[in-house]
Amino acid sequence: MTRKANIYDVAKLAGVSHQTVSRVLNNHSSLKPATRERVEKAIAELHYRPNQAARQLVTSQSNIIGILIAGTELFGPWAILNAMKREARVAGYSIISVSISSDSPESWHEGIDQLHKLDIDGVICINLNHQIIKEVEKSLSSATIVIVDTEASKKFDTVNIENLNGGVMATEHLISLGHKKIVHVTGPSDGYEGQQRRFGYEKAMQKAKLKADVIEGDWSLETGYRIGNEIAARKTLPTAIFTGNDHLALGIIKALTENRIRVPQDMSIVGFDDIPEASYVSPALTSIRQDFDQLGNLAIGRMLIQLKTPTKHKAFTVPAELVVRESTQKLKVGK
Amino acid sequence: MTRKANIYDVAKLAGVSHQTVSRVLNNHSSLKPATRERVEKAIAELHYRPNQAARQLVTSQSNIIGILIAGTELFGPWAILNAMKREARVAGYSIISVSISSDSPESWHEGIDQLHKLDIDGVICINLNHQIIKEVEKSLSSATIVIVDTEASKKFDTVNIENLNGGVMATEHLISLGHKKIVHVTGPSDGYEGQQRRFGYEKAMQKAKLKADVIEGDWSLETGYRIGNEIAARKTLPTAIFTGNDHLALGIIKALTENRIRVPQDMSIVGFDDIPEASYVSPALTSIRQDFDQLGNLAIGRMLIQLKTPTKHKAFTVPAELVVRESTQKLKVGK
DNA sequence: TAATCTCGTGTTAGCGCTCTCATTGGGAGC
DNA sequence: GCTCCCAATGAGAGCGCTAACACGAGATTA
Repeated sequence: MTRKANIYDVAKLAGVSHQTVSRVLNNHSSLKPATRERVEKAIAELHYRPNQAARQLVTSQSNIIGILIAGTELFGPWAILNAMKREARVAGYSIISVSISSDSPESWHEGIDQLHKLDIDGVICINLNHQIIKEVEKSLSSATIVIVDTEASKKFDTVNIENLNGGVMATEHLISLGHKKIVHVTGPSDGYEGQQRRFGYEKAMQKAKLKADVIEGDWSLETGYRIGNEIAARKTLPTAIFTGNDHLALGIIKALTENRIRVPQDMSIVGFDDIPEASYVSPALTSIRQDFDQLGNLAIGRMLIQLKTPTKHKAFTVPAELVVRESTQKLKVGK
Repeated sequence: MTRKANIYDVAKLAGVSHQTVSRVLNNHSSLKPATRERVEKAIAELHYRPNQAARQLVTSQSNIIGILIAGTELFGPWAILNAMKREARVAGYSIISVSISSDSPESWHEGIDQLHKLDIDGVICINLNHQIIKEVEKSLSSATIVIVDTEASKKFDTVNIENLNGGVMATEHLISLGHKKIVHVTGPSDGYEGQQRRFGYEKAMQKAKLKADVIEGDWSLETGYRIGNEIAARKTLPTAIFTGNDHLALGIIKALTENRIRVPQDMSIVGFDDIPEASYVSPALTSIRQDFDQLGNLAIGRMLIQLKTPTKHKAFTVPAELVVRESTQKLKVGK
């Protein structure tokens, strides 16, 4: 294992000063093309790679973007994360993602501390509540902050899926099929996304002069299953359900099926997220698709812009889309 | 935003030399308790945090473990990743994961380059082929390497799920239910895991003196669906299918159902992975469960050990487990 | 033609830390 | 009481890089 080449080795081989090499690395403007070429050749020959730590020490810039995220066990956050990684890499940034649990302040501190140590340039907060964001703001004061999946704020750039509108779309889809007794099963009550979807549902119901019927849930399959059984046990059944995410829908369908309530014949169901499995389960799930790629790209894009030249903070949204499959159908007359 | 405190500020406040502060930070042994206390008080007062970059520059130790992984879009790798992050954090290491695509050498280089820049202490290679690992070995020569989901090697520590045995278990389960015409749909042919599962299948079939019947696939739902249709079109149907992963199984079930072939009445199906959705689809999927947490912990554990005191390389395995649900049943006599 | 300005490059000084070596002031050993 | 040693601390160098300034040579201006 030979010693790694440094900037002086390159300089010597190319017959220039180390500073000229540095200029090549940071592609400075005033450089003779011939010199640049010579240096580049030397770099290639020595397999030289600039030492990030040294660079960081002098520029106090780490080229690392931290991501603080609640609940990576879920499809949504995880899809966003992947998109962000791709996008950041193109711009020469690395991503460190730290998942924390919203209900353990200790885990926040740990996560924030980890990012602090790495001297990250920016943090993207995904799906965090205000309290945590405040903490981030305080502890990572020198980092640029971008917020995803949280209420818009004047202090940061925010990027969101059209959660509310998605809720409206899902609900109106069911209404347009003739359903009147429509239940909504929410995500966790302390989350922004779930709240917005719920508001969307309520807005659409109100507009159609229908009575809202909300059951509080979370994002899990298990809870969906449990609630599905609860619904099946009702004296008068609803004819349609709109769930906060696809996992809830899957759990509910399972429970309903076990109770001999057929989907979609007896009950129409709309999910949210459009997970990859959605079109392969039986019945294939009608759902609201979120463009996680676009969301991730947008968030990283804003981060890069703010990192380069801080500008006025804005709120961005990414549209949602209704994907109709087999789990919803027209309400049979007489019901 | 005031200047961050450095080691000299602390030293001055505590009335000692910077070197003594450094000793406190690295809790050196020969230090008067009184001095240590004084320094610690100064650290607290100034909110001092050692600068990671400076440290790294001099020690050439980053406390970062890189993870190179093919295909994070899949449940398995992603679950492993999460487990690793948790485990590494406890030991004070950060994780940077880079996903690459096995069939694009350019993406390997990019990924490796990114890790190189960060001066990672170790790399964990998940689900990579030999060619890529060779490349990693060459380019990241100063990093400790641990291999996951790949053939055992004398040069590195390796950690694997019992893929072969899982394949045997799945197949024997079907055989024990009376099935004789059992098809195996594989994962991608260039992947180690898929190969092992296939070998397991072949081994079990051979032992039972049954004829192997293998269809090559990949890990995707779409491919499962396509192959499901192909199987449905056969003149004589098999009575059972063992698939390389759960997504394939889901796709196949969808196709079979559309062709009026009922699961499990007409066809028993066993998957592999036991994704969270497995017990919530209809019919609930019989599958081979992998303990991804254990796998991740083990890999990180080995990495930490090798990082601390390089020892002889060993191969480790994590057991797989058959989880029987609804998608398999006894072969009806007369078939 | 002298004064000024550019371009392309070299020189020097740190960034904040740890390493190595030097230094001091007692206590043990004789 | 003297050497010797060791525990406890300090001083200085240097990790690899970039920023700021310096400098010479040719081009441009007055």
